[in-house]
Amino acid sequence: MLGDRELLILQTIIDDFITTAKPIGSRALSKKEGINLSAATIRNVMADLEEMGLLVKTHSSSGRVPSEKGYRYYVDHVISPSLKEKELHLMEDIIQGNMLEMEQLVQLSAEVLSELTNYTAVILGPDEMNATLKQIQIVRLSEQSAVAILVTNTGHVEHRLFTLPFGIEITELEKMVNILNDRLIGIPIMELQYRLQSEVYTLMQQHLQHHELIYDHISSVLQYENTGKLYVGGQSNMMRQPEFNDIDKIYQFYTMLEDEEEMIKLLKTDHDGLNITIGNENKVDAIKQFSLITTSYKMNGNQFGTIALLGPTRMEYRKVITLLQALSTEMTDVLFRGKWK
Amino acid sequence: MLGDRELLILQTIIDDFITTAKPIGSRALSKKEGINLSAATIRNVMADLEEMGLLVKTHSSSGRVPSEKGYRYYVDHVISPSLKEKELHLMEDIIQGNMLEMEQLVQLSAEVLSELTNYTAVILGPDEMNATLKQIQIVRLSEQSAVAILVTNTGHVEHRLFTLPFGIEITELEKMVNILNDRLIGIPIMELQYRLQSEVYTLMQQHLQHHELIYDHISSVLQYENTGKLYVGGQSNMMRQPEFNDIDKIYQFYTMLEDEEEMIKLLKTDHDGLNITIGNENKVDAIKQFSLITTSYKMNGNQFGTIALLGPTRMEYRKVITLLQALSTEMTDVLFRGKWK
DNA sequence: TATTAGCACTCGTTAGAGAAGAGTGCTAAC
DNA sequence: GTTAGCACTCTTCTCTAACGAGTGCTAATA
Repeated sequence: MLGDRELLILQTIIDDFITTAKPIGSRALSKKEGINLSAATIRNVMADLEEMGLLVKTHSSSGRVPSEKGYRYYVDHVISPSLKEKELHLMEDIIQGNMLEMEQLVQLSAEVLSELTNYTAVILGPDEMNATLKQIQIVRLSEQSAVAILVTNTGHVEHRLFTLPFGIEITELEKMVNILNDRLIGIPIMELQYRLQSEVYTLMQQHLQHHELIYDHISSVLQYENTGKLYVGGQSNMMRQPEFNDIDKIYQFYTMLEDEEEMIKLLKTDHDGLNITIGNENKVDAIKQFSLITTSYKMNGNQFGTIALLGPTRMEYRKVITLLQALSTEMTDVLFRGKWK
Repeated sequence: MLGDRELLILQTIIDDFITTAKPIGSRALSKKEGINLSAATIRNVMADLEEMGLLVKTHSSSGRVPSEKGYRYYVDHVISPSLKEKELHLMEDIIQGNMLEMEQLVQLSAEVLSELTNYTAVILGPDEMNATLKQIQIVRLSEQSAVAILVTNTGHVEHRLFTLPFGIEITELEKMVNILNDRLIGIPIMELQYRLQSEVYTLMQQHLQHHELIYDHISSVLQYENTGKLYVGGQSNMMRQPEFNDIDKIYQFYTMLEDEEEMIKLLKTDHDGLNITIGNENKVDAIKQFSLITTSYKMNGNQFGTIALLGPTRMEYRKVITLLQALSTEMTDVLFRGKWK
């Protein structure tokens, strides 16, 4: 455990580094408000902190910079959430102020979050793993084309275009929709295809003329991607960070963001609450230079979505944590209690 | 008009610069295949071309670099589409090979295009200005919430969540849907709201108990954003271009891409065919350092979408033009003829 | 005993000076 | 009309020196 003085020095160094991104030396530190120690004393303390692995030097005679372990200590022991009333209210107003579709809400949230923090926000839409089918409908567009529409109990709508077998009758389409609705409503989305195969197929055989032609189409319509969708806000913010003044780093960052699958894997979670990973604590190579802060929001039906913020390890943890927590409850509020009950 | 020799020199310089991004001098040029002139002669020709404004020097004793006017001349008079069979077939296979939703098709196209060119592809989805309503449906989710689904004649599906007035009956909802379908099918999407107000409202008053409560909700459901959606592929490609080795330039580029409205304005077009704007020919400041090549695709119902490719002025025009034209017909083919008839 | 002042030393950054190299324009010869 | 030769220009690279911010250590101080 650190003493008061060591804590003060550590905190001051990190706070300073978070805003300036430059190493700070003992002399500069001694002049800071709230610190009434000479440079030499500070040097001793700094040496101690370095020995503990909380600070590092960029070279043998440079000022100190927080290590990842330092940030970890800072996050775990030093900071107490600072409620910046203004920003919180701003966010609340924006999120609550609009009557929004889930998708728009999530996109908007990502933008607001990145705007307020100057980092990059990534939000993973809720996966619909546990959603069940509410209704299936088919709208015929022309002689040979129709669009199938699935609605889940969560209000999610999925639609898919498909071609119709030549010469199929309207009545037959209707029959099929009836069969599907009769048998599939209430079934979890994930199981639809299986159910179609095991239960509905024989029914179709009995009642439909063109069943073999239709079956494949319907089957592909019911294929459901179970992954949530990604919403990104403020990608370009990362370029304003001095540690990413290097094209290669930026390039890596963007190619990582472009790899949706990888990102989804990274963000997917089923546990509540805030989570912070700093630099190399991350298991995925691509973000070992970043800090990732995630939290989740919940919708009715127990589906989780993830809100994440990506920034340099030198992050304004204090502010970011408050904002993320607030956004999490905010979103859960709107999605869960708001219009869903 | 340029003479044969001048044309050859210009073409060679531009071709070289397109691949290397470095100025080329007379001596290096004289050694190139197909050029049997001494360095001195080439210098004379180069001086002439510079006087005409087709070439520029980066400094007084540097090699020459094509000017924007030079590219313009090159595009207009020099290049003839080169059919790279391999790439074209590859693209064809990918686009035609999958049975896709319009949205997926467009996203995939953007990715393929950027992949094949190493530039950034931007595709503007068709605006649904002229689409008409095919069907409207309401699916009740719970006591107080429902989702409204609009299907257009083009197969586009729009859905919106809304809250239900307290205590409303199923039968009443059904009645309303019937009224809406009866009165609004076939009406252009853009007019829906107006029609609702002018025609349907009185009907609702006559037949529905809760009409005043429902009206507002329905009205907001029918609010339709008429702008197409943006699909971007290969954003990070731009960073691989040597002229964008500067964080500031990259930053500008990305903030521009993030500004959807501006991009849509930039890309929106209602005219057929290929269009090339080079550097400062562009009216929008943000892309004065780029070349923009656009073409359009068509869907049934005469809606246009735009396919665009953003790259440095030093662009592989030849290849890019062929690919874009091919993709344009490809997409029109799939969307128009394929399953839509 | 804890703190501080002093000092030698380290290392990154910056500026300047050459040297090298690629390229040009011009002139004169072919 | 084409080409070889040459002086000149400008960028780029490398090397060096000076500077300064910061450190660790030692000795003096409260």
